[in-house]
Amino acid sequence: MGYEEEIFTVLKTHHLRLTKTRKALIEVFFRYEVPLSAQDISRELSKIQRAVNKTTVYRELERLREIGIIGAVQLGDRKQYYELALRRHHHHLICLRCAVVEDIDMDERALLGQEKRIQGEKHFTILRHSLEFFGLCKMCS
Amino acid sequence: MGYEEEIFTVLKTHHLRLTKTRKALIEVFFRYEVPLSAQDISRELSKIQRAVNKTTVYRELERLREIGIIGAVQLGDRKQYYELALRRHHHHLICLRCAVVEDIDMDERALLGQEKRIQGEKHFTILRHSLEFFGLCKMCS
DNA sequence: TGACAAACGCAACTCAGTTGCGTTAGAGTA
DNA sequence: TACTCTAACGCAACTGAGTTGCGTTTGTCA
Repeated sequence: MGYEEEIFTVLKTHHLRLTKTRKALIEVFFRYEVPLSAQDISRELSKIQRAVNKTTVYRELERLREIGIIGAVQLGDRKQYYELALRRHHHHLICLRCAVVEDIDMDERALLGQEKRIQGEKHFTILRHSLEFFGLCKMCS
Repeated sequence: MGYEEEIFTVLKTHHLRLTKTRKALIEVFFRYEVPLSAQDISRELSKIQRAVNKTTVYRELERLREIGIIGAVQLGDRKQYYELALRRHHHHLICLRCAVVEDIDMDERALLGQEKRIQGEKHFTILRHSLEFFGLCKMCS
């Protein structure tokens, strides 16, 4: 079963309908590998003649986040970004000059060890972490 | 030379005046160890009978950030938070239920090693990173 | 194919932060 | 101490991201 089929199964188990808008919105996430804002989604849907109201975009993003299809990412500006959650856990490089975002994979064994230590010492249950690197990309530095 | 004197020296080298508002605002950061939003600052200044216009708060926070006295922190909501930059580099535990924020120190040697590797592989100059842990605090879990 | 709830659009709103512009007040100089 | 220059400040109006209420449309299942 491919990713798309898997997602449509998840939708069904949450009693979410397979509307054209929802399908098109999820497909936008498959077409782009970088985190997308509500504005990005709106723009892309308009491009393919499937323009939707911004309320719908915000509500849909929140619903898809709730059931775990997409995850929220902060990239240092005032917008909320989202990306497919089923992708391998990764982090981001964000260029402070041109704002380009690149994914990076990391060996997280040391980080997970630290999490374990913190949970014990602080009695804090860590559910997730966010790790972003800010600096200058190849072109801007 | 104590921290406060050091800051006032930094202000002088940037030709920034030592107004009552600026002094009071910086003192708020010294009184609280947690990251503060513009609203937090406004509220605290009002409490001590030094209420200032919100435009002034935003402009002042940006100026202090520019000259490196405070640093910006994202805590997962729509607000921008700031904390004294001269404090030892640290990270945050953020409770997803009650929103309490706690500082944590970490052994970052492994993380710095990864940064070095990324810089080499991706030709990206890393200037800073942000690492936040989200979960449930002692009281909420 | 009818009914019911999910999905949707629209307009008005909230909230954090910004801009333009005129006034006030530190701080160096005479 | 008074003068001057400009940083600092306040106010009102604005922007941009995201939210809410409510009425209408549309999938889905019996």
